[in-house]
Amino acid sequence: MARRSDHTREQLREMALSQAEAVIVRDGITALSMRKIAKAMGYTVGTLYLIFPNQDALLLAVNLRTADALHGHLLDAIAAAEPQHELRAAASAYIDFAQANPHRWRLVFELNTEQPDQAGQVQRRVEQLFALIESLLAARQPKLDSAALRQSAAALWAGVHGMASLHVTGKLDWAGAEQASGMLDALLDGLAPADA
Amino acid sequence: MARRSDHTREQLREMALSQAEAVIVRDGITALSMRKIAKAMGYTVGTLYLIFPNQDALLLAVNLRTADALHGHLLDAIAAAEPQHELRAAASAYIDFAQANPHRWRLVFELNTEQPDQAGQVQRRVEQLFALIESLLAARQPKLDSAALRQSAAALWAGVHGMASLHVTGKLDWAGAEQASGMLDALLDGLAPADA
DNA sequence: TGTATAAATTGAACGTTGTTCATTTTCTGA
DNA sequence: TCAGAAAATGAACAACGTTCAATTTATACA
Repeated sequence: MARRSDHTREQLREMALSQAEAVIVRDGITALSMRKIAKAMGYTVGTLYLIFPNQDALLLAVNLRTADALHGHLLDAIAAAEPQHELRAAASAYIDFAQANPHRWRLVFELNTEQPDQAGQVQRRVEQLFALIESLLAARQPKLDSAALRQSAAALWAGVHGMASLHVTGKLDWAGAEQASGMLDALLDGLAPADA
Repeated sequence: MARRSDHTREQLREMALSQAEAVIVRDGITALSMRKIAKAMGYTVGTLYLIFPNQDALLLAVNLRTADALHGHLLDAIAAAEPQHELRAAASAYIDFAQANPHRWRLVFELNTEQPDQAGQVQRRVEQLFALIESLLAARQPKLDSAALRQSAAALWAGVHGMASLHVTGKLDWAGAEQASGMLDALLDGLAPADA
């Protein structure tokens, strides 16, 4: 074995992350192991530790990619929406993403780690998401001062996130799209009425 | 060793659960192990498996107690509040509980298990929480029909839960009680105005 | 009181996990 | 060609959840 230049470090990293994602998507985090990832890459465990200092760092890297994908999903949805429906589109996209990628999405919010540097990167992306919601709300409600805006945006985001979270963990079911839609309407009508 | 009647099965169960809770409260779920629980009880691993079929069932039992404690905490808060502030008191108590018991609270919503019977019991308690919110909202907004009520209650609960969840996982910080209070106000004013 | 039977408890054993690192294999450049 | 560096391996370790034959203790009957 041991072909020194079969893959660059960057390629190994990419392979590790995508194989980890594949396992997580298919069977969830509990089914993931360092050995399984290495095997799927065609390498041995030891090699994984040349790329990532530990499993935590690997999962954090997976989370960075998930957070970026979520962010991109929101941007796409916003771009495709008419101006007056941007906020609604973003909220809907957030829930869609969670529903479509439950295991990866949960990992972003449920992984608790002790490595401040990498965790900070995830944190920064989450803050970007929040800033995005806040800017959409600001555009819709120019009268609000910045403190009120932050509070409304936080309440709004918490609501959307809570729906996604409760649904994905099986704590709040809804039957059919129109029920989810109704919940979102209630939230958005209450917190971001169209004309304010 | 092996004193047959040192403790009844029920006592053993109680000891196991409270020791498990103690570990979870102190160091989180990742620090918990069956051997550690057994040691804290003054018994051996094997004994734990006479009481619980597996770790999952034990954690589910811990979650049942946590859910009951949360429910009780809400009832207390509601009982202590004036009628027009009951909903607000319940929401605040929900967040308080999560903040005061982060590890136990997270376990309730993050544990994913494969044993439908016990999981159903947790589910039932979560539904009780939801019904409680819904009844408070119904009292405040008698005009709403039942479909609109369900949607508003779901949006409201999702919002409160989302605040608690994001805060406890370090994704949404707030400095000082008045900021949390402002977020809650935004949510409640929007979804459950006092006079409707 | 003595003893057989049942109940309670143990702890060694198994497979799997994350992690480490001495050893081996492969490449490179002089 | 071959010595040194780089890359990759896989055995080893401690800890995990789980099982279950073996041991210890209590009970019931003579």
